[in-house]
Amino acid sequence: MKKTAGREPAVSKKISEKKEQIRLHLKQKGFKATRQRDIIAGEFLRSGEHVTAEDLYKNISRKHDDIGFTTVYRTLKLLSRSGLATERVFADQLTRYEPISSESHHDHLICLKCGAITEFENLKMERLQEKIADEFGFHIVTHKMEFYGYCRACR
Amino acid sequence: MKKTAGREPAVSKKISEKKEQIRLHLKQKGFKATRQRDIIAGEFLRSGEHVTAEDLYKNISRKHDDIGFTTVYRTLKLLSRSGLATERVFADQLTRYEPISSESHHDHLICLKCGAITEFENLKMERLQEKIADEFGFHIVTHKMEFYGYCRACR
DNA sequence: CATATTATTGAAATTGAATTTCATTTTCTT
DNA sequence: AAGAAAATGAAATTCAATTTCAATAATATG
Ligand SMILES: [Mn+2]
Ligand SMILES: [Mn+2]
Ligand SMILES: [Zn+2]
Ligand SMILES: [Zn+2]
Repeated sequence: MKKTAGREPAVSKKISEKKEQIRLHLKQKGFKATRQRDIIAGEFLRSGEHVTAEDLYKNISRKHDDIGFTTVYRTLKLLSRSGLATERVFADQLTRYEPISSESHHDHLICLKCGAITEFENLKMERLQEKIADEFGFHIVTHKMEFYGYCRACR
Repeated sequence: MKKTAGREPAVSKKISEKKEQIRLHLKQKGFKATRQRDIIAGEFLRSGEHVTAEDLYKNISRKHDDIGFTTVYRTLKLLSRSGLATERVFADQLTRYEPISSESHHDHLICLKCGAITEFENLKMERLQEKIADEFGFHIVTHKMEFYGYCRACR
């Protein structure tokens, strides 16, 4: 008995909402809804975060050996353009994607030993950044802040 | 009359000190002092900051068409290993090098329109970063912080 | 439902920066 | 001066990212 009786878990709900958002974006831009896009978006939205196109491709191709890397790659780009994913490049220079969650902005702590990526959000920090930029007459559009070091488990 | 009579300007002094530092590093590691390394290091140390290997190669090859790109590339790596340069990768994903100045650490404001790179240092920020990391039991080794937006001239 | 139109797919090719290879040259040591 | 070891530079290689293109699938229209 694997099927969930009664109401769906919160995660599934969010995923269907997001899939709806993709469909809207596609229709609006004159693009098409395809089986591949559905599968890829579904797997991505439910996947662990910070995946590379390669990562996701490997996961998906286990079950769907007819879906090619290029389509996974292009779908991740599409999700980014649709406002459902962000591209991130950390020190290893690989492009990673993460679903955009309602909890908008966050930055990252990256462990040099185990590779764990921890997310954080700090309002004081964001304010201080604005203040610094102001001093230079600089208007911030985006920022990148990453800490590299050793996580609790690794140090 | 281009030659400076009397004492040398501060910049030149620093450069000769740095060149001495390279020579020490080379000898210590059993490496050799070459004409190319001398020219490349000299040009780099006196160059504008945040240059790519390609940038520096183009500058140098105007006067020295016998110095190849590979050697420029390798010398920048060598300078980095010797503690005289740092590698930086901004949003365009190109590896840039900057001389390490006595004023150690700084972060960057990068203009999305004109590409200007402004440096800043903020002690309060650094302290806050440590504080945030502490909350996660994380020990910071390095960090990356960049603001992307519009500089005073461009906005 | 058939067909036309247009976008999508996926394998393969291309790009471009970074890095390595290797034959030749240069430096440094005896 | 001769030998040992490292450096040089052109060319080759790597590898993720991106593009190309012929075949296929999705939608719109009648
Ligand atoms: Mn994240
Ligand atoms: Mn700098
Ligand atoms: Zn760790
Ligand atoms: Zn500007």
